[in-house]
Amino acid sequence: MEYTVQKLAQMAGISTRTLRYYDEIGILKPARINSSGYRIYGGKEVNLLQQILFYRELGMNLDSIKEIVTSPTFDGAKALREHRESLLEKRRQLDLLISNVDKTIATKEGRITMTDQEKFEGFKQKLMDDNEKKYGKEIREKYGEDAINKSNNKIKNMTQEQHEEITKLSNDVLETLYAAFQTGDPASVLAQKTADLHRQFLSFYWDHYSKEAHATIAQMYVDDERFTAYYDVKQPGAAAFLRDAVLIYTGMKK
Amino acid sequence: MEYTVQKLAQMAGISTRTLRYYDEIGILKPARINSSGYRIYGGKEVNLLQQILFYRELGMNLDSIKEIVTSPTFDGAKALREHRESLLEKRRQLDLLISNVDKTIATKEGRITMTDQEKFEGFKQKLMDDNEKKYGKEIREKYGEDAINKSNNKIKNMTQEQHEEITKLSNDVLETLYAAFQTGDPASVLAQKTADLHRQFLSFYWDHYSKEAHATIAQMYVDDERFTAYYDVKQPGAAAFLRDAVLIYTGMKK
DNA sequence: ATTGACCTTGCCGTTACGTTAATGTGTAAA
DNA sequence: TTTACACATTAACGTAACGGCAAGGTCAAT
Repeated sequence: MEYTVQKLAQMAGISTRTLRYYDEIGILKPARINSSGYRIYGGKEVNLLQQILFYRELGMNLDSIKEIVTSPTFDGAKALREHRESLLEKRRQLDLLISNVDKTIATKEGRITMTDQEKFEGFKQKLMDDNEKKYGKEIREKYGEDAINKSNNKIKNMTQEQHEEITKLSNDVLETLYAAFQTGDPASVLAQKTADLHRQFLSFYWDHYSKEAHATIAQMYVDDERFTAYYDVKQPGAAAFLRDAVLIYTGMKK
Repeated sequence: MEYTVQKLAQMAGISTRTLRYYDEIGILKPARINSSGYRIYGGKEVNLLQQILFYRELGMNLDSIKEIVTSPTFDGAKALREHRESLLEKRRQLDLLISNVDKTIATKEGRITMTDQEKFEGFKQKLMDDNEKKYGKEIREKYGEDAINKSNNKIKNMTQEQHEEITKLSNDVLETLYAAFQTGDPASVLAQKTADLHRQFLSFYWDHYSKEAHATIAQMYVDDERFTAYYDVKQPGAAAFLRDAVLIYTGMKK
């Protein structure tokens, strides 16, 4: 397949100016120039452009990208795996930011307080991540297993605390569910309280809460006999009632 | 609390130049200027800077940010909620990119083939998202519920498919677990296969898999009697065996 | 032959700062 | 009190990665 600037630009979702610029700085040269001076790109260039855009999306500057893709020892597969890692790291960074936003919203609602320091945690984490990338190996070689153990202990401790909260929450869900079931109305305040407790419960297992997923799980409680059994154990029909409450809670039904 | 440029910059993880620039373009003016001409920032400015950095992190240009934060009708809480939404969207975009990378790696390994078009899916989605943001409301007003219903059906269908896969997976986990249990060795190939199936199972519930979380859940299977009961129903000790297999699988134990 | 959608090479403009220079300020130690 | 040094200021030029012209050549169809 051969492409002119416009064809390739359109396909890649970039401007023709960008392609000319990439030619200019020598990061992506056309396969050939035709008799009228037009740039003609081939399949090889398509792949290279894809690589370039990958790295660009990462926020990598074109100079660095150039080094990578023009390197004689360029290992495409390895670069991709590294790229993938970076993307995952970027997502972790995003997650941190999101949790920071959540925290800030909670602060606005007066539920918690944040120090001036804490207000920038999400952003500073990024810097720390960069440091980790640069010096991580050195640090690990210096301090050995110490840091790793510390981190593991932290996870252990969190798990301990979380486990207690989870146990308490799951009991609360059941208790509230049975009480709400008596009202017979999944839109009742108590039923909605149940749905909210259930959301909190799920939030321990999910990295990210979404209404759709919540509604899906609630439906699954009715479809999957294992879950139905758990909620219906004391009160037949409780699972379906919880589903209805959650569907209303998530706005999937009214 | 009062801060000089350096203090604030350090706390926020930005340069003093940035703070002066933000003063210059009128996006963040210090609370006051002291007798020596030094910029002095207060708590109000700290909050504003936090907002600004939030939006900046989003890739929003400073002009737009300025409009938002200096608007007389500026609703901080609303802005934050919108910001949260944008972050979630950005994460979805990231996920698309990651799946694109995965696909490309698979292509390199010769497992699947991608057309030139497909190679840019991840990037073009971004453009479509931008269009959606710009024209989404208009489209929805024009085409009404149609699009929404389509989307909902998609979710429903996915749920249907997913449910079948989840059911199959959870059965596979149990079967493989009991077979592996006979070997008595949580490091055995079969036990590791079980752990991998379990990972796949969890991946349906989690947006993002992490080894730590996987190990934590496995430990919980032993700590929480409800889960223990589920795995031990046919084979006492199976939950503990699964935990050990997962701990090895995740590299938390050897 | 003309139209209109392509293509080309300049070249200046923009954003969000980095960097450097030249200079003043606050305070702790000699 | 002087010295040192980290801190502050404005001014101005540099940069990355293009966007957006202008001025002109090319190609296919009418």
